[in-house]
Amino acid sequence: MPSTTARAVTPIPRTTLTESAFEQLISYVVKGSWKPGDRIPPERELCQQLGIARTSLREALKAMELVGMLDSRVGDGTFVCARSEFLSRPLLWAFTGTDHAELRDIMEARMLLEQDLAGLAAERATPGEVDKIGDAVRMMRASIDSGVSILDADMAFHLAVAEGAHNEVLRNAVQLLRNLMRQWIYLKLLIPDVPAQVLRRHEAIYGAIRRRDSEAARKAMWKHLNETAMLVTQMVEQNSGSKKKPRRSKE
Amino acid sequence: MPSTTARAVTPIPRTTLTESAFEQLISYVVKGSWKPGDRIPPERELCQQLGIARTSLREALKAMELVGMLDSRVGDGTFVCARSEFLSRPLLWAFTGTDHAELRDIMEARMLLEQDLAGLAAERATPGEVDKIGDAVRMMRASIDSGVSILDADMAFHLAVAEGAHNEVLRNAVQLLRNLMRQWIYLKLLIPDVPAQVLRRHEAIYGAIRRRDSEAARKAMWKHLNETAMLVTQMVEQNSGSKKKPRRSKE
DNA sequence: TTGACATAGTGGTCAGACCAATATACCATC
DNA sequence: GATGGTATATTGGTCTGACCACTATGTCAA
Repeated sequence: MPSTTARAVTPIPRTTLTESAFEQLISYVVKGSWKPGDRIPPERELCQQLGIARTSLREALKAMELVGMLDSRVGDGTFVCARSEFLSRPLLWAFTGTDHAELRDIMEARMLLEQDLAGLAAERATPGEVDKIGDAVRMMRASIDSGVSILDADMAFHLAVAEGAHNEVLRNAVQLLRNLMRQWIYLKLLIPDVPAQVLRRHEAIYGAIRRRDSEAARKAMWKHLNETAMLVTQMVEQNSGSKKKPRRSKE
Repeated sequence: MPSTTARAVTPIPRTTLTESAFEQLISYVVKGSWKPGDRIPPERELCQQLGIARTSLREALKAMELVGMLDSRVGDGTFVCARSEFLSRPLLWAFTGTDHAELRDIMEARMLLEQDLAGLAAERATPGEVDKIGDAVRMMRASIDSGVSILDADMAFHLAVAEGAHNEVLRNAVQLLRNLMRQWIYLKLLIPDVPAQVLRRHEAIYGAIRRRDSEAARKAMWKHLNETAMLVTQMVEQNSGSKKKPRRSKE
């Protein structure tokens, strides 16, 4: 695009009806108008409400379904999924298994974001929210004692910390990153001794948050997720038998 | 679902043509048959190859487009995106799906992310990348001296820092956040004396990165963006004349 | 060289028809 | 009351064909 000598001009944005519908429908989900478990209006009704053809609407709905936000059932309707389902479809995290640099970037991004969230939670969480973090810790202890998977308790803990940070944008972002890593998190928690270690890390994070010690919360969360990253890296390498590639400094 | 007394039965999996097509097309991308920049076959041809109706294919293609894997251009064709784009769209949902406290959350998220990026750039940027950051600082000095907008130089600086951090996920995320704030950044830079101040802040960040002082880079970036957040908050309040709302502690 | 015009190709949108699956209601039989 | 069968309405799934909107490319005239 040649530069003009006068005033710079900006391209006119193009969009499609499908994309507009997609964005509008997503905002219903993310903003909470449509809650997990809700049944959204039938296609024939929704396309009239939106003033577009049913085909265009289906394109948007199908996209939302394929990324895990919606679940459509013939004869019944279309339902909103839990947030933990978004982006957690096996197909989508096929990427994280094939490009190790990408997986590392995701893990690192998650470490940085969750560290920030832990620090903010220590500063901002209400007493009720701190209790909720504690509940998740106790839930994990109970899960370990009764021999069931700690996956749900793990999710609940991280979510409660993110809630306590009072930043919707970061909370949503880190949730998506977690969802992308869902397979790896699941596999990690199957390793003997890992659940007990995870519990200890969560206890340390919870303790720092309760004491309102932001820096300690950050450090504890970083330590926890760094261990996760190392375990996942090992799993990935065992999976692919590939050589360890230098990560930093492109030169 | 009542349990049977005999042998447990498993549900018969249901699928749709759209989902099958989605899976097959994604595997072309994942496995590298379709590389970034490649133009995939036209819809009318591809639907024949797959043996499905064009509408069903479009649903799959649209989904891939909306998660950032494909880019379709009317009259031209549909192209495979760079890998680094794949997470951009989903992150955008996280960033834009929130309501009234949105701008503040976005600004804070940006501060936290860019702080992290500055710290990482100090550790990881190649000499060439450090030079590029310096170029952006010199570009801004030249823009101020010749009285033109520093918008481009501002963008170039932040982008160069993000590049030096070597984390694609965070780089994408911060680009998206900057885009969301584009209007406010533009208005901020119109305020007298702000460009000179921005230049000083950029110089401090650049200096810290050049010295490889990660902590100083973080602090300098935080200071810079905190000032931005305050200016933008003032602008927002002047715009709306609204009362300042308590931000923290939901109780 | 530039501008105008025509054409072909590609994605975007729509409408309508029909199919497949499910939920629900009702009835008969044991 | 429980089970099975049938009918109906509803919902999502698929297909077809038509047409529109935009872009790339080629040709021709000034």
